[in-house]
Amino acid sequence: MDELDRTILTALACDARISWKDLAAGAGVSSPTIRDRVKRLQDTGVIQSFAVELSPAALGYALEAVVRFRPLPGKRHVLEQQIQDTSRIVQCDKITGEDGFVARMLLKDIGELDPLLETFGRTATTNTSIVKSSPVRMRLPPF
Amino acid sequence: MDELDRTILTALACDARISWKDLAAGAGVSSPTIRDRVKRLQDTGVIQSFAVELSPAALGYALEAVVRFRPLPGKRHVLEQQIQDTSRIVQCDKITGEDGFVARMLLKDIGELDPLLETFGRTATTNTSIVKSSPVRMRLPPF
DNA sequence: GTTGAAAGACTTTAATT
DNA sequence: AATTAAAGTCTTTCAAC
Repeated sequence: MDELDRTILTALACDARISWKDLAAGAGVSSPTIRDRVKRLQDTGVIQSFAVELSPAALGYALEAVVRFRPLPGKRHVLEQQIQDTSRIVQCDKITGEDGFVARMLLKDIGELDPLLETFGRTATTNTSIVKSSPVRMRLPPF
Repeated sequence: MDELDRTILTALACDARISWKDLAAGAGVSSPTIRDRVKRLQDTGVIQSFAVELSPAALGYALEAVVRFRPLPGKRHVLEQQIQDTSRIVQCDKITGEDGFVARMLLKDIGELDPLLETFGRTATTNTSIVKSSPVRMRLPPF
């Protein structure tokens, strides 16, 4: 990880589909160099993937909720599976503490909340917060 | 949003740098069609960006924490600003309920936790959980 | 809205420093 | 590890359906 790698990652963070040629021009090196560096960043695992970011709102998900799940006795594994099988849950971490899982859930409207939570009624108790805004809407690790 | 759009988004979700030509071959249409559809998905806001996903671990961040922040009286705005200014916080939502913010924080090691939290000592009380695993490590909204 | 074909642009390879 | 140049491949434009 040198200055050139950081320049490359910065450019890719803005537009992951930028051409090697444009990236090369911006960084002041040749395109084969860019290509080699990117390949190396992928091989070393720094770059995990080139992803597309979709807008939940544009797809009709007007609301996001943060839900903490506390598994009922003996239901820890079942809960984890059910969370993975719930496509409206787009992110979930297993965490230390009383609550076993914290998840991000997408909703078309507030009327969807209760039915969705009730599907977890036999596996967990839940604590739900509605997302009012996202002061930091996903950024890259410092590099 | 028809079947072709969904095919395109699915392919881009796997590899956002796939060529229009390969995408076209997979979808059974021509490359200009793919190009037009992607442009339209961007113009309508469904595609927010083409992003690169980095591995926190590969960059030396061995730990992730989920931190809930409860602002001290009158410190709500200051807290929000401080959160945005903290580069180790890579995601943060302002939520309903007693805790005003929930954030994801990157740490090189556990020794970094206390010093980092103490920088918030005058603006908020905090409740921290360590991420043990990520059953759902970020996926796209259903489409 | 989609296609095919041609011109132009980009990527990749391989030889070189 | 980086560069140049050439061959190969992809993208874009545009006339046509």
